Amino acid sequence: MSTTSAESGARGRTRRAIVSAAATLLARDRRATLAEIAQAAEVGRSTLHRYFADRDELVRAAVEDSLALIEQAVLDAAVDEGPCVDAMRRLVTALVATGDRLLFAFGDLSVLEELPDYDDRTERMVTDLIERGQAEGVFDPEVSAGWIMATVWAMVYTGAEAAQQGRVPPHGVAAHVIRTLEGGIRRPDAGTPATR
Amino acid sequence: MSTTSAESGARGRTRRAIVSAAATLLARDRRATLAEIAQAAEVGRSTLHRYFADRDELVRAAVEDSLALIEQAVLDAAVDEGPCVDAMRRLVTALVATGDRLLFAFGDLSVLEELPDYDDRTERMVTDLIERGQAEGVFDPEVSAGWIMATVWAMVYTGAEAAQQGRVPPHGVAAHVIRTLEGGIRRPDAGTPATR
DNA sequence: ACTTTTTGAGACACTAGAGTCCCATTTTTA
DNA sequence: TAAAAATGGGACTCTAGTGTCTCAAAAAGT
Repeated sequence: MSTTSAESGARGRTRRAIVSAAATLLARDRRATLAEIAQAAEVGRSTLHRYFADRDELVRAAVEDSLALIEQAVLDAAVDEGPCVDAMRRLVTALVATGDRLLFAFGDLSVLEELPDYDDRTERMVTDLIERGQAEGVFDPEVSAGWIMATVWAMVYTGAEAAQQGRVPPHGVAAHVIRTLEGGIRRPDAGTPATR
Repeated sequence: MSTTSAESGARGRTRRAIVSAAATLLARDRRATLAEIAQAAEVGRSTLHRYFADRDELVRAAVEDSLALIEQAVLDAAVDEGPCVDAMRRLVTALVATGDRLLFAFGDLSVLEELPDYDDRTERMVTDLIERGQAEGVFDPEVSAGWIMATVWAMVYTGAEAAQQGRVPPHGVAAHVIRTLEGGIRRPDAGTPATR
């Protein structure tokens, strides 16, 4: 054992493969079998059990991992820097890019709620951004920041879903989400291309 | 037997109670047990089995019933009449009011996809409304009608969810959804109260 | 009041999926 | 190359949930 016991090359790799496969499969069908997950991870079912004692433990690990990825995406977006609108655009782009993981993490809230030590740093950052934007007058101040956040998640989720199902060209997704999120579906000011 | 065999008073009532309980429970947790559903419906488990041979049959019935309610809501909104914007507002209001059922029917798309004879009259009506609005220039014409529809469902779903969890006062929900759906989260034109 | 229908409760058999072991290989590491 | 670690496969057991059946009581209909 050269490195720390937690992430030693071999173990770490298999573990990640399992968690990743779990997130991907469970995102599509949360009733996916452990056998299916093991197969998708190209690992024996017994190996899977060696890493995760029971289903709950695996699911929890997959959720935590996905949340970590999402948090990282939010961090990368540096939402506390620059104009709020630009920050929000970076945020959306980063989130949509997490694809599978986002669909999984928010596909079944019940799993998330059972997470005792769910650290909502992510929500905190997003909330801060929204409130900053409201204070600056660029985001609707007549609704709560919570509602706007719910809207953002919903739109991002919708975009990721549409992308996964190929209903929208993968590149255009973020642009679509941003456009609709910012301006809604109305277009009373016809003739004025907004985003372009 | 005085009336048709399908809806005779007693049978019809129990059946509806079961389907309704199923939709409500499954909306909250789609892994709800048949025993739990029976209990919620205040019915013996054997009685439940008497009406629905197996779980699939019950789920299918619950989905179909929910879809029917939703379709009725859309019909009531008469989306093909009057100004598109007003029609859309009626639509959103009607959908949000279906609450549980909407959360259930769209909470797990996989169930819906397994429905062989899913008649998408509902989607048709909504699509028509959107396309009419786009033609008239009141709805964003630069994105597909499909995308707008996805947005509408997402926002309505989010609103229903927020209402169920009590994060938004029940009456205000529809207004919130409409406001954000129409105008997005941006508010560059500060000082101009849009909806009021 | 009498007949028919519907019901609830319990006993049972069955199954898919979960979780546990063991052991012969392969892979890694020293 | 030898020792140690990791793996895959298979054989099990166990359980929750499902589905079936029977029977006596309650409800509804006549």
